[in-house]
Amino acid sequence: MNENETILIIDDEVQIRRLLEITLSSNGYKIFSASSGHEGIQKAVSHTPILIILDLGLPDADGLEILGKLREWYQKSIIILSVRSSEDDIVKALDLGANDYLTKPFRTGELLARIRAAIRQNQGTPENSLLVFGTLEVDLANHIARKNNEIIKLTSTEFSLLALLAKNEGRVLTHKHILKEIWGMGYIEQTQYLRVFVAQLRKKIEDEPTKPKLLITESGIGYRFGS
Amino acid sequence: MNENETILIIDDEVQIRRLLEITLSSNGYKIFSASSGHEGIQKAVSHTPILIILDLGLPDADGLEILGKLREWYQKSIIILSVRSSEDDIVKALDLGANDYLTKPFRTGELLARIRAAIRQNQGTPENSLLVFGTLEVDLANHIARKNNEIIKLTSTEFSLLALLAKNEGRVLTHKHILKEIWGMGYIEQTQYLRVFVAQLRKKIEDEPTKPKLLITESGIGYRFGS
DNA sequence: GAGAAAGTATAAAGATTTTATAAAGATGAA
DNA sequence: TTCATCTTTATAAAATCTTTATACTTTCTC
Repeated sequence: MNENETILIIDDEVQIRRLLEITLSSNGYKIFSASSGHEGIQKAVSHTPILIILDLGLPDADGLEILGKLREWYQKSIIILSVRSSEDDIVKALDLGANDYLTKPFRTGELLARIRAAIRQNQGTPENSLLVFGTLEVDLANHIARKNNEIIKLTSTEFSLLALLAKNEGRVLTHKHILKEIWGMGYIEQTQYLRVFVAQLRKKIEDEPTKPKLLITESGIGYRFGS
Repeated sequence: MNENETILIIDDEVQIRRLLEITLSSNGYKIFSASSGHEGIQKAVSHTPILIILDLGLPDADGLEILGKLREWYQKSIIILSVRSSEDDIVKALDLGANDYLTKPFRTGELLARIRAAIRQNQGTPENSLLVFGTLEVDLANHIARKNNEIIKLTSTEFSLLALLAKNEGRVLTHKHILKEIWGMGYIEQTQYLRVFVAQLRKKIEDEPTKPKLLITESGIGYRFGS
């Protein structure tokens, strides 16, 4: 019934993986699993699951870190499954973009219901880690941008700005919104920053930086990307 | 900061309502509350909250029933807050369309984080903010106007004016009203401004700017948009 | 309906604000 | 230190707003 509903499990405990694989499979989901954070990110990129179940206690990296990296591009539901039950952990995970948080040991029926609820919620969320605009490619998961198939050298701030704009293709983003997202609340008035970075970005991504086709100025408001 | 983020609390226990009202208010949400299921549904209709917190133990009806009725039309997040902690209750509620389920007693910080997570998820739910008038489209959310599917270049004032008129399709807006809305109180007498901007706008949105079909003059009164 | 008065449209010039860009100085990591 | 990046400053260019002038249209009065 749930033929193309792929779920990715990121957990280092074999028993948990087994249990989940069996339970979820028998409920019609297609399962992939990873035993470390980085394997998890790779599999998320390659299989684009409809939902990710993430354990916080991973061997190679902090689970919250992995969550943050996933959320840079992955917009569908992520359910945290963890032994940690402190309020602090829960709040941090939810604020980093987790959709739900369940503590181990968990009740199978509840997990399944929460999975159904989480999947139900992000219907119509098209997501992709690779955004393409003509000859420009923005690879969100790998933090890489290409122009005519060649990697463009971008600083991390430049990439964040490009990613933010690209993710919001066709939408006008105000100066304040961009400044808040990239630099944080304290920089909301630093419009000149933004201008400097926009100019630099245009030099790198536009065919004719003086006549931008991708990164469009909306005078008095902000900037808009593409179409 | 969350000025127009209205939350509805449906719970019959006064203490819980009080606690939630105080906690959520101080976090910047606007709160309405109801002590029975039917009152809750009424208030949900009249205030269209961004999120509903629903208790399952209500005096007049079963909470699950209320949940079902709400879900017939209410598409935003509903968080269940209940003393019932059986797996059966949780599964039923989630499958009836609840987004999250928290058992009493709850931790305030966790509730707040789950509220933030739930609200965050509805952000992708596109509001109906696309106004269409023949070949003209006004996309309020994305701050863009199109004519024959091509983006029209509008200054921010021009867009504000267009948006105001378009939102009030078929209604005559007086000069003073428009001036107050777009430029502010101090400009109420500057009727000539308005004429200049109306002319510019017509050049951009009308097929024949000299014979306007969309932006109609009501001589001596103001302007009217469409039909 | 003619003529006057009031209201409206539009172009264009001038003033102001906003934006683009280079480049110099500051910061911080290797 | 050196290098890459971030931050600040300065200034030219572009876009937008505001004002002015004039022609046109509607409404009102007789």
